[in-house]
Amino acid sequence: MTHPKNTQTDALAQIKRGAHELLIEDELKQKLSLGRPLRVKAGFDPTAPDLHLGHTVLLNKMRQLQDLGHHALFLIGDFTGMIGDPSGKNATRPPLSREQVLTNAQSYRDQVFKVLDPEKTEIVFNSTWMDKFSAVDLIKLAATHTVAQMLERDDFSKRYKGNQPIAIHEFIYPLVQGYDSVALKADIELGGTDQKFNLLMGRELQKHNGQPAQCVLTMPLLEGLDGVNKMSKSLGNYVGITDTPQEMFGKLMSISDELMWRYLELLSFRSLGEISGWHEEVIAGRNPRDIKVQLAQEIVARFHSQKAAEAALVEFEARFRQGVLPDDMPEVRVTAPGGRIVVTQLLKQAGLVEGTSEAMRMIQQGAVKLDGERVSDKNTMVEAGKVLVAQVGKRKFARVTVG
RNA sequence: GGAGGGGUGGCCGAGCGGUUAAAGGCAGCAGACUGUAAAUCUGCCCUCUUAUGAGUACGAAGGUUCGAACCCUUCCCCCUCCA
Repeated sequence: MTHPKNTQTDALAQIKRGAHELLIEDELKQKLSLGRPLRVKAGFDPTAPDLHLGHTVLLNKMRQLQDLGHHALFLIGDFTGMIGDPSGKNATRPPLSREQVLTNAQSYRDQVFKVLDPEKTEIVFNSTWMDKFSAVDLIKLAATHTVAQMLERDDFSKRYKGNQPIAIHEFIYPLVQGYDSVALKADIELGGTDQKFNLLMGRELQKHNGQPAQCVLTMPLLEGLDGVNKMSKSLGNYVGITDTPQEMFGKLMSISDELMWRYLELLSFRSLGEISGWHEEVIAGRNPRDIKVQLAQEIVARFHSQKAAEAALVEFEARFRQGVLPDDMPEVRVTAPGGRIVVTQLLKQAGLVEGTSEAMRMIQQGAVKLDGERVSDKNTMVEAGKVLVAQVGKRKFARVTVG
């Protein structure tokens, strides 16, 4: 982690590094000169406490602010979670129970403190103040903005122009998120670039309530493993921070060369100078894979340990360069009712394929191996009592006991 | 409230009475080639305890037909314009 420098200019430069946009720079300078820890707000969804590297872009920045002496407000949007950030896809969601919210919050703690400093982090829930909101309060809040203003939001305007439905309650989301800044007296709010509208809403509402407006710092959205869509769990293109060292390493090694630079920029703590040096080396002929190894190791070390990172590399090389089987494959037991079992069912029971149909397809395509032997006949039987290594494709393995 | 348009497989999008499990594209998966990269080529791509078989499927429910995603009725949902 970076160490705080005392001069304000340095602080500002650090804050801006990697950021997409800072609004308004002069205001931030002023806030920094107040000489007190600033209240740094960032909001998170109450569901899906499975953080991935995409989220850490923001968390890294938060941590950096903490290292500069500021106070982090980790906001869990359990009230706004009922609405779901407008995207057209998620309609109103059922409220989570108090217990679920607390469970999820704990899960956040477990994950987030791998990056954030617990001493300088306050976890807050927006239901704390929103549950006390009356219908009148809500109408007053809604009265602060016009439909035309709402339609300025990129997402809304796109849907409006594209004849896609926009539900009225979706307008409430940005309003409440903005109000959260009022409730928290936030000095600065962090968010993804897609959050700009909501973040600015916070400024508006703070001014409306006689508070100094928060500064807004947007961070770029990290592309997922596909290099195209933003990293998200639902798209399956993510690296979870609770992934095993092997998974993490493997996923990072599979990204495209182009994407690797992006990841280095947003996820690595290495200096920009070092990264651009690598870039030149690659142009001069160095194999980009070597750089990717550096990246993968740094990330694994951050969320696991240096040792785990080294082990992941060793295994990776063994597995893919020398074709050695992984030594951490899941052990599964499969039942053979008639004393023997067909491969298709074996694979299905072992969880290596989704269903019988997929098993058949995989066999047909030559993707299935039992103890290293390619299986070409889908009617191949395996006797009970056997223990063997089943493999589907290059990445799925299991040590199967037929019982 | 009135008029019109529309709801097809993960997404986009053809089909408008019978070789339609449903063209084509995208995404995805597998194989080859590699650096588990990209690009490229090939194949797969609803499900099923074992498949030249069965069952589901074109917003929902009924109906007309030997036969419907395609025709009719009702309902649900979305969009546009008018009020």
